[in-house]
Amino acid sequence: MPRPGSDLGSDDTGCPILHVDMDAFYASVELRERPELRGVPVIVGAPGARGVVLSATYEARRFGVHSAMPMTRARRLCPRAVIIPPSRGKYSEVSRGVMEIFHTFTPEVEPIASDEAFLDVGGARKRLGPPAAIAAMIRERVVREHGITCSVGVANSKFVAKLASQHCKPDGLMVVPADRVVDFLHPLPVAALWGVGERTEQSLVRLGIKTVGDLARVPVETLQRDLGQAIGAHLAALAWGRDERRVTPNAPDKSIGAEETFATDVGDPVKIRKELLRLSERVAARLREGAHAGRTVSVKLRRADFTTISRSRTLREPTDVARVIYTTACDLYAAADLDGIRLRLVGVRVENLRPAAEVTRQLGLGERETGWREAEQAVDRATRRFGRDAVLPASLVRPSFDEIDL
DNA sequence: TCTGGGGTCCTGCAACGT
DNA sequence: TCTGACGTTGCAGGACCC
Repeated sequence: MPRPGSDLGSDDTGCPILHVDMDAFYASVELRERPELRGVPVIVGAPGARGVVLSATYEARRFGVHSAMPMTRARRLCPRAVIIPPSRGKYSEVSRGVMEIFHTFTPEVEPIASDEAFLDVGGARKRLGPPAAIAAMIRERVVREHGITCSVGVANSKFVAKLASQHCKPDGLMVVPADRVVDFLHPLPVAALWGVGERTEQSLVRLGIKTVGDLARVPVETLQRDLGQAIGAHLAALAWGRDERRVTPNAPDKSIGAEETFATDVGDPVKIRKELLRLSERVAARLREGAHAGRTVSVKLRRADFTTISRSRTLREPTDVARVIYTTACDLYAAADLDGIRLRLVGVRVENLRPAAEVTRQLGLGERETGWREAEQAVDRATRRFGRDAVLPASLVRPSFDEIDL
């Protein structure tokens, strides 16, 4: 059956950008090991009361299930769906393998999630052929080597390539010729645009804007007045297919964080600080693993009613030390004056990242040196050798002293 | 209906230095 | 010395993405 938009033709001249997107990634990975579930609605998501859908097969989507939907709702919509708890390690492994395939075609690969990436194949044309042919080869190799399908959009910009891959899902390939971009874009609903979520869509609908074509006809000043300078200008450009963003491999990390939703809301400050410690340890380990240090520590605190506050503090020196992150996080929690308020989520994030090597050089000039950094690096070595829980702060070892009934 | 966890980016405001 | 304009930085909140 021809897909909508398939009458655009297949001229890929001037279309060096590919957007490759795995189809129902987590669910597809699970189905490789459980082929008996093919054709059955399958949902990947944490089975607990507070989980959301991470991925759903197209059979489940037919019942209205989609990712990010609360699991309770998904189960109600599709009671006979098979629920599979996520195993992230497995997905990372497949993701690495798929990204390696992309790199055999071009070094210009920009991963944007574990299951999708932009590729600029402009430089590979002589060696491998036109972009659409490269896209077909990539699709064939992903299926052959990993047993999952993907969809590929081919266009002259990132944003149109991305829309094209969404348009031809699942297991499709779509070229949007450079001279047909506007024909492709204008009939689409405005929510299809990258950057238009629920709120912005509501604002646009209030202005009588339903399609990308409607948006294109609105003066940019009007959009900027109603949506803000940056977003207004950005959407006005996208509506005419103008997107100058290049494919940028190796974009540096800007922040690293960790957060956790409690199984039930927690009001006890001792338990909350213990969680802050666990999260600080996790964040610091990831900072050191990536050779990063960061200057700004922020905490996120979500109350039982889902209202969220964040507090941050910028330190004099960048850090990758859990002890420093933890004490700052505790100060911020104390300053937020939430003692006894029940929280459903706490998070710790470190921003303003820079290479750790710069920081250690600065410390080497004789500034303060606490010894925590060396201690935590020793823990990193033990963890690499003996596993994740080999060494833990005493307060995180269960049962902790204050929980033992003496 | 009842909302995870990892991020990026934008906006508005206040404080501060020049 | 005081004051206003302006740019920068820090902070908080929120929208959005996968």
